[in-house]
Parts: sequence; structure tokens; C-alpha cells
Amino acid sequence: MAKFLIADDHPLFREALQGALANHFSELTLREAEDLDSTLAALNKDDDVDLLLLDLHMPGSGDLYGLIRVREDYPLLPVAIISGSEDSSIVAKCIGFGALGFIPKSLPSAEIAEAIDTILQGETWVPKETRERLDVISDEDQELARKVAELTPQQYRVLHFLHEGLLNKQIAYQLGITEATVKAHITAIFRKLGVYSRTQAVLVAERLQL
Amino acid sequence: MAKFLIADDHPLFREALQGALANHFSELTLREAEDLDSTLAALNKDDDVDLLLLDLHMPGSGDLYGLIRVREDYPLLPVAIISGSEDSSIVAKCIGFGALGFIPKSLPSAEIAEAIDTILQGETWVPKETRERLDVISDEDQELARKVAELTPQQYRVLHFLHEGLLNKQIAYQLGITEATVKAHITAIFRKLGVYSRTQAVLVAERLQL
DNA sequence: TATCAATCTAGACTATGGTCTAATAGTGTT
DNA sequence: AACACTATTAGACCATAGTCTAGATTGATA
Repeated sequence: MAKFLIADDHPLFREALQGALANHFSELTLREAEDLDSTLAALNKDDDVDLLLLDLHMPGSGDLYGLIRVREDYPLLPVAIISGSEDSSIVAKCIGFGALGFIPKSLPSAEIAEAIDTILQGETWVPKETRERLDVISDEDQELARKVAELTPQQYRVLHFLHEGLLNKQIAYQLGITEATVKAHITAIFRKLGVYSRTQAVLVAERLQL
Repeated sequence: MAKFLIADDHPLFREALQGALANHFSELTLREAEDLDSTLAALNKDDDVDLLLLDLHMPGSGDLYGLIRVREDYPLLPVAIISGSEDSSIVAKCIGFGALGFIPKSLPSAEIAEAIDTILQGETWVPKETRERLDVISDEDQELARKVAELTPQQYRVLHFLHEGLLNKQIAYQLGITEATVKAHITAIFRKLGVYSRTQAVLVAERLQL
């Protein structure tokens, strides 16, 4: 009797995936989440989830942040990334940051089930094209990822805009808060990342390809 | 009767290369340069150089800047990069920015001569390991490289330190000039790169892996 | 030599960035 | 309910970044 959590912001895709899984796993309990907050909430509620199927691009998530965050809070939970893209450098990053598998949405449902079987047995699974191209993530980058995981969602959003090259004034407008508040968040980001200027914070974000 | 220009800051290596070339090219005129300034000066003086053998790491050059600069000033001149490293992403960048060849220093002299023959015939030559891994450089990156080529050497040095995450005060100390001067250079860099903040300038540098 | 153009330099001034302190609101714990 | 803890917010204050103007130097050209 397996219990999965599907985290994806497209209801239609969740349904489709659910259908595909139902054909291959007889006894199956499914939970659903549509953004990072509800994913973390669901994991907190159900402590016996066997596998998280996590979409990369989710509201409030921002590519790698969701994975980094989940890995920080639930290091033992098997995570399979579900993604529309299958860029090999992204695949490598995900595996490097602790995902057990990377499943492109374009895969036929039979192969998706196979991949999940592999992952449930504790082995990694990635698309054929990207096998043997899995760069190792350096210790420094692992350390940086650990630091990024300490950021709150709002702080992460601010870091994201920093990385876009926006001024504090522009970030304040985007988030609907005052410039003073943006500055306060930035100071907190510096502390957590161990840097002392916005330039260095941007370089950290760039290095992790957030 | 071929005329080459060897640009490398190690006199010993220049000699060795000279010896290797003498065995394979009967009629050969060689010019030498030891940094970016003397390279540009030599090219300006001799307008009939057939090939530039350019070391990547040269004083005042800073990895890709030397190549970008030479390509901007002498777009028709065949350039072969000579380098100690043979990291495939660097090779790809060099070819993308217009070098006709990439020759690792570790190559036996017979193969170096072969490579140069290939390049003189107008074909590209790269190490076996990196063939068929030559990513295309995007139009945007070409455009950025064109802009970087407009920077003066001093401005390039400042951009380099910006990219390291240094404060203006620290850059001033490193270059032995006042903070006010650093700021003036930074303003000039913004104009030439078409950005309006230090963060964006750093992102340009990061994107070109300068 | 005279002159033009470009670079490097730097001071004065303004805008933006960053720190410190602190109030508010939410969350989980005893 | 009272408690400690943390995220979010923001004002006051100081530091750093960036603009404008301009003098000094160099190299090419008439």
C-alpha cells in the first residue's frame, strides 16, 4: 500500500498522472498539492508519504528552491522531479541536490510507472539522453544550497529579484511592500548566505542557477 | 612564406613553440608578444600576419578579453588559442567568439603543426575530446561580447573586480587609484554595456564567463 | 608645433543601498 | 491562556554607489 504526494500546479496534469499511476499501482493513496506551501503542509500532516512527485515550476517555488527546501526539511523522503523541460544541466542540478529521479512530462505513462518503480527501490532514474552526464555538485555548492534553504519564501522572492538586477525600489513595487522592508529582507539574506553585499548575493544565486 | 605572431607570457614556451614550428614550416617569420598591449601593437605594425597564436592567460588580458579584443580590432585575422587548460566549455567559448582553433599546450609538436596546417587552410581545429561538443554562442552573447570589446583595459580590470564582488573601496586599493576614479570607470562601463547598476554589469560578466 | 580625441584621474553632489531598532502578527508549546 | 519563537513590516540613520563636471596625460594627425 503506497502513498504518493503529487505537487503540481496544473490540475489537469495531476489528474492525468493519477490515472497513469492507478493502472500500475493497485493499492495507492494519493495526496495533492498545488504550490510549495501546500506541499510542505501536506508533508507535515502525513508523515508516512513514500514518494513526492514534485513539479519544478510551481508558484512560490522558483525552480530549484522547492527541491532545496523539501530536502532540507525532509532529507529521508524520496523525491522525483516532474518537469516539462529536460535540459541536461537542470537534470544534473536536481540529482545533485538530492532528487532520486527526474521524469519528463513528455514520457509515456508506462515509462513513468517504470521510472517510479526504480525510484521506490532507492535507485536514481533519469532520462536516457542525460545518463552519464550527471556532473557532481561541489561541496561548496552543497553548502550554498543548505544556506539557501534557510531563506523564508519572501526572502527567496527578494533574492530572485536581486538576481534579475532590479533596484530595491522596483522590488518593493513588485512585492507591494515598502523599500525599507525590502532592505530589511536583504540584510537577512546577507546574514543567511554569509555575504556582505548585494553583488555577492547575486553571484551565489547565479552559481546555483536559481 | 608564412608570418606568425606568438603571444604568450612565458619566454620558454615561446622558444619551444618556435622550435617546433621551425621543423615543419620551411619559410617562416615569427613575431613575439608577451601581453595584450604588445600583441595589439605588433598587429598594428605588421599588417600581413597570417596567424596569431594567442595564449589565454596573459597579463592584462583576463581569459576571454584578449580574444574578444583582437577579434573586434582584426576580424579577418586567423586566431589559434594556445592554452594549458582544455576544459570543453572554455574551448566552446573560444570557438564561439571567433577563434579558428584551440591547441592545448600538452600536445606533441607534430600534432601542433598539423593543427596549425588545418587552421591556415581556414578550417577549425579543436582537441579530439571536445569535438562535437561545440555549443553555439547565442546572438545576445555575441552582442554582449561586442560591447565588452569596447571597454578599455583599465575598465576591464574594474569589471573583473566587480565580478569578484569587491566594494569600490577595495577595487581602488587593488588598482592603486581613488574610490572616485573607480566610480568614474564604473559609470563608463555601465554606458558601454548598456546597463544601469553594478548588479547588472556583474550579470553580463557572469554570462560571458569572463 | 598645434590640435584633436581618447583615457585616466578625481572632487562635489545626489541616489541608492544596508544596518539597527522595534512594532505587529502568526505559530506551536507548555 | 501565557509563553517563546519567528516572519514580516517599516522608520531613522549612516555607508556605499553612481552622476556630473573637469583637469592632466598620452598618442595620433595636420
